[in-house]
Order: sequence, then structure tokens, then C-alpha cells
Amino acid sequence: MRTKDDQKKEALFEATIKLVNEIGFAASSVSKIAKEANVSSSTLYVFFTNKEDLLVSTYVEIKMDLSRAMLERFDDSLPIRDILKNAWFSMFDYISLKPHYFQFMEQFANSPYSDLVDREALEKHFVPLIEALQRGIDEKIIKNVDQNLLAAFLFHPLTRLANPRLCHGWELNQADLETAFGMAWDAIRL
Amino acid sequence: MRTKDDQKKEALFEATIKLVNEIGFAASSVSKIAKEANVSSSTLYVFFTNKEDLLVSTYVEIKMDLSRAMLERFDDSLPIRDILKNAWFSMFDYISLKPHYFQFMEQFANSPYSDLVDREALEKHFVPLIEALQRGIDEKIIKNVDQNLLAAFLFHPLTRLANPRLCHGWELNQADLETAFGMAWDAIRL
Amino acid sequence: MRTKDDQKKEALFEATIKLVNEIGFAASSVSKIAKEANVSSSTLYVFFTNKEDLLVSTYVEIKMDLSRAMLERFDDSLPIRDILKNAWFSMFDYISLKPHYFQFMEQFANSPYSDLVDREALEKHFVPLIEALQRGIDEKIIKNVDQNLLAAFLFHPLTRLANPRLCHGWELNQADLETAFGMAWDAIRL
Amino acid sequence: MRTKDDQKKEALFEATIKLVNEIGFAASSVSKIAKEANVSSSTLYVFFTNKEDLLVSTYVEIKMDLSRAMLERFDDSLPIRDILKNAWFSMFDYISLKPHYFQFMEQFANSPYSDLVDREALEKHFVPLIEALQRGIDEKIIKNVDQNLLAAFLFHPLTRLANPRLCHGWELNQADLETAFGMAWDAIRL
DNA sequence: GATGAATGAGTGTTCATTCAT
DNA sequence: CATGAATGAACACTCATTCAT
Repeated sequence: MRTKDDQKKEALFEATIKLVNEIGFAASSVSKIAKEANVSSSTLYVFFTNKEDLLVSTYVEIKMDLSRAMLERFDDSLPIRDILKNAWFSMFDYISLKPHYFQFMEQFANSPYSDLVDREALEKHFVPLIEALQRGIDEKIIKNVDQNLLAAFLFHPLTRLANPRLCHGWELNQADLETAFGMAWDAIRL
Repeated sequence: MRTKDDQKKEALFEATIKLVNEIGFAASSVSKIAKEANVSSSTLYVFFTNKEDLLVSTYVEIKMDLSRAMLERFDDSLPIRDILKNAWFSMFDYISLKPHYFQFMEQFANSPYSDLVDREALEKHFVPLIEALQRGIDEKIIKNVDQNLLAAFLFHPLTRLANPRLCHGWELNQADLETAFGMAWDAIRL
Repeated sequence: MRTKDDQKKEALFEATIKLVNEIGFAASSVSKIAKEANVSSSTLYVFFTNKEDLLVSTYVEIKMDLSRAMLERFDDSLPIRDILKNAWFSMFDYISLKPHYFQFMEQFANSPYSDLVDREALEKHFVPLIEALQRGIDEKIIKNVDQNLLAAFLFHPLTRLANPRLCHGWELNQADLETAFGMAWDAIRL
Repeated sequence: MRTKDDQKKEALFEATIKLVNEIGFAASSVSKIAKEANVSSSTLYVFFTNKEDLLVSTYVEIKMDLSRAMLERFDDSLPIRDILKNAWFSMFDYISLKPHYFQFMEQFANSPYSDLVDREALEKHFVPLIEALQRGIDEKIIKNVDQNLLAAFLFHPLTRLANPRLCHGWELNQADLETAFGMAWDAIRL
């Protein structure tokens, strides 16, 4: 028998991300995605059980890629602020480097497809950050509020600022970046 | 008085919002929307030139509804903080009252359909808020940074906190609300 | 609005019968049937909810056509033997006149599709014959056995003799016909 | 001794019969059949040149199995009636024992696939019965009519009575069986 | 000999839209 | 104004079959 070609799976991920960004979920048909990936549409079904599986797998792939990037420079011995700043800048770098990955993620998360994801499994990949925030609370450095509130002010503004769909005609540069993190920190620090 | 036609148009808006939230853009076909609105799918074309027009019109309708709600209690004579707080709480009230409107908005804004909207025209409806922020900057109450940055920390966290798709299993209550606005204010104030 | 075209439904019935006879259920695709009927395959779905519905409806249509034919000359005042002979010859005439209708019926009845038919509703159309047989039993003219046994010897041999698929290279002619009915009568009479 | 290959071929026959009975020719795909037989679908092509070949071979296999069963107790020295009765009851036993084999046969024989079978070759396996009938004619015991007529009244009613698809909710038992053969004999005897 | 990978052609069905009334 | 009828194009997906190992 032939051996499975991992390049094809990768090409399908890329094609999915590209097309969904350009024309949306509705218009991104299986055949268009397959054509973009230079693969027969029936071959797609060798790698994914159906369209839904392809989309969800693509999302999970990206999300785990992001968690890897954000935790690469993670160093528990640093002060809380520096830990968060490192993660924050890593996230920005990731978005800058792979803006289409990020945009797909945002579109997916706001669609009904997101209900199909095993969220708990994904969240585990971000545990070190959650623990750092908790340590900040315990050490009276960070406001004693729900993790959702902290995340909403620490990371969510960044997703908006980096999203060309939401901040049209304006781009976050390195100078703004320092300011922006300062604002995020002001929001959550005691 | 509402004419028969307006009722049908209204029903189509409602059906669109409901279906897109439940099953997404991809699966929300014209015929399903028409059936949900108890209208023939041919009749839909009396009110909208095509499916795209229906979706964009629905979005614009909601966005203007939101701007009306946020500016209802607007009072230029109040201190900046109170002006923003009023708008902030009005927005929260709107989302709480019409969560499906809000969810449609988020899904739409993150999709390629959003490129079809005349953004400048829409932004005009939020001018008083933008001016208030600028006044805050001039009066050295608010950080002198780009409006996009201010919006990202003032309003964007709220959209996340109120979005059940993003904050699953957690709901913003009135007590958290005060805290949340405090964090938003800490982020943008000097 | 346009008015529904009954000719199209009729054409679809004919096309279904023709194709299923020629190439079987497996190869008779919706698109082939539609093309044979000179109708768009989407139009087919205006008349039938799906392929299954088309096939079952075609079967029911034929079966009722057959019952009409068999009971046309039905006359309760005749002797039992003549009543049955009339029905028998009517059935033969029907098969001779519309052999492809009959062949479709046989193929359908032997396929799993037949499970989808409301058999009780169909059987009602043959009640007069069943009653005649019962009268024959009561009058001690016909063997006192189950209706299924009577039908199996009275009508089933005819379906075989008239089926070119089962009796290849041999055809039932008018002379044989008299003989054949005689054999059927011998089987069931006391 | 049965080799490994023969087991696979046998498994493919069984899987074909099972699936075709349950879901029909149309839905019985090569891959489903292969999966049911616990064999790769490519392996199927080692034993059969294509799907058609598989189906026809399965039919021929069954038909020859049936002929073997019907002639097992064949004894030329018995009276005609006993010869036929033995064959008749053997056929009933076969159907009772392997109802799914029989049902496949009926479905196949009524489909266009049956055109692909070498009928003459198959008929040879039933020659003793045909000769017995002819002897009956010569000895003025059986009606002097075409063999097709005799077969239609002797064996065909049995196929109907034993077919659950045609005689739903009614089953032929041993008591009916004697009656039934009596009717068959009445039909063909002089 | 046996099989998983791969695919072009085809499946049944729904789509957005137009047409006739 | 409103709608059921009608359809070409596209949909997600499966097919029978071949290929490389």
C-alpha cells in the first residue's frame, strides 16, 4: 500500500484557513478547499471524516500552535508583570506573523461551529498563564476578580487591536504596543 | 402605524438573526429564512435585492439599534467618567435584553460579509462618544492615545464578557459589572 | 405564480419505470431519470420529496392501476369461476399491454423498498376478489385454505409466466392461457 | 481443507447476501460489502473482477447450492408424484434453512443483473427434474403442457409462499405444506 | 497475496434566483 | 403585492476502481 502523505493534510489546513478568511465559511466549499490545496476533494475525506471535522481540526491546530507560541518564553521565576508581558508580546508576535491564522480563529470562535470544540481539552494548554494570574491575586498584585474578567481586559483588547477586520485602516505598531500593554496592566493590577 | 410590508420585513430580520445564530451563515439558506418568517422565499426578493443585501441590512439595522440604545441617556453636561459609564451600562443592558442581536453582530463583524458594510456611515452614529473621549484627552483625564486603543479597552472587553460563545458557563452579573467598568476605566484614565 | 404541470409528474413516472426496468434500481439515478423525463433534476423534487418517495409512489400508482384493470369487468352475479377467470384474464391483458409496468412492480416487490409501502391501504383495492374467494370457500367450491395459499396458486403462476425475465425465450399465448387458467382453477377448486 | 483464500471468498459471498437483503443492490457498495466481510475492498478485486462479477457469482453459487439440495434425495425409481414431492419439500427445507439466500435469489432474478447469467449452464443442474416431469407427461400422469407452465404451478407458488417480502405476517408451516403440495399436484396432474 | 492511499466520476439533494400568474 | 413552480449550478459526500508498497 501507499504511505500517507502528511503534506496533503498540511496543505488542506492552509487552504481552509486561506479560503475561510477570504470568502467565509458559507462560501468555502469542500471542493474549493480541495482545489486550493491541490488535492482531490475525495482525498480530503481520507484525512477528515467530513467538512465539520476539517474546520474544527483546523481551529484546534491553530489554537494549540498559539498556546505553544505564547508559552515558549514562559519563565516562572520572573515577576508576574514580566510573565504576562512576555505572553502578551508573544501573542502579538504570533498574530503579526500569522495574521490569517488568527483571523480564522476569531471567525471560527464567533460561529456556531465553536460549539463542537472540546474546550476543556484546549484550555489545559493555557494553564500556566491562569496559574500565574492566580499567583498575582494571592500576592495582592492583581485585582481579586474572576479569571474571565482578567482575560477580557488582558488579552481580548489585543485580539481587537490586531484584527484588521475590526480595526480597519489602523495598525498596531511597536510603540503603541508598549502603551497598550500598559493599559492592560492598569486594568488588572491592584 | 406599521404597514403590512414593514411587518414582513421585520419578520425577515428576526428570522435571519435567529437562524444565523442557531446554524450559522453557511446553513442559513434563503428558503429556510423565508419559512421561519412565514413568507414565500420569492417575497423576500421584494424587500431585498439578494441574500447578501438581507444579511448586510440586518447587520446595519442592529448596529443602529445599538447606537440608539447607547446614546439614549447621553448627557454632555456630566463628567466624562459618568458619560462613559452610562454608555457602558446601556450597552450591557442592550446585550442582556437582545443577546441574539448582539451575537449576530459579532458573528457578522468577524466574517468577510463585514467588508460590504459602509463603515463610515455607521461610525457617524457613535460620534458623541468619540467626542467625549477626545474631551477627556484634552482635559488630561484620559490617556492621550489613539481612539482605537481606547475603544479596545473600554468597550471590547464588554463584548467578550457578554458573549456566551466566548465566556461559556460564566455570566456577567450586576456586581461584576461595577468591577468591570472600574477595570475599563483604570485602563484608559490617566 | 405558475400552475403545476401534471404532465411532468406523469413523465417522471414513465421515466422511472423505463429506466428501472432497463438498468435496475442501483443504476437508476435521479439525474438519469430526470433527463429521461426531460425535466430538471431539481424539478423532480417539486413533485417528490426524495428518490425513495418517487420509487414508492411509482409502485403504488402501478398497483392501483392494476387493481382498476382487474376489477373493471368484475360482476358479482357471475359464478365464482367466471369472476376469477375475468380477473385472471384482465390481469393477463394488463401485463400484456403494459409489460414494463408489470416488470417494475415485480422488481420493486422483491427489493427492500417494498418495506416502505403501506400495504394495508393497497390491499383494500383488491377486497372484492378476496371476498369472492371467501364466498367460493363458503359454497364449498374452493378449497378451505388460507387466502395466501389461494393467491399463490391462482395469481402468482401468472406473474411468472408473464415475466420475460423469468420465462426467457417463451411467451404465453392465448391458447396456453386457457390451459393455464385451467391449471390455476384445478389447484384451488375442491 | 479450506484455504485462507476460500474463507475470504466465502465471507464476501455472505456479506453480499446479507447487505443486499438488508439495504438492496443500490445501497450495497463494494466498500460496505468488504467491510462487512472484514476484508479490504482492494482485496475483493483479487477474487472478483468487479462488482458485477461479485453479484453474479453470488447468485450462481446460491442457485447451484439450491439444485444440490433439491436433488439430494432424488430417486428415479419412485413414482413421479413422490419424486416431485421430495424435490418440493427439499426446496422448502432449503428456503427455511437459508431464507436470506433465497431472498437474494429472488431479488437478483427480478433485476436486470439476471441478464448477465449463463442460464443454460445453470439449467443443466435441474435436468433430472425436467426429465421426471417429461416422463410424467409420457405416462399420462401429468398434463401435456409446456415445461414453463408446469414449473410455474409446481414451484413458483412455493417461492411466493416462502418469501416473507411477499407473504408478510404469514408463515408457511408443516401442516400447510402438505396442503400446498396437494394444490400444486392438482394443478399439474391430469 | 493483501491492503491503505488516492481519485475522477458520480450520487442525492439543496441552493439562490427567476418566472408566470 | 405576493407566491408556487421551475431550474442550472453547486453542495457535501460516496462510488467503483487503481496504484504503490
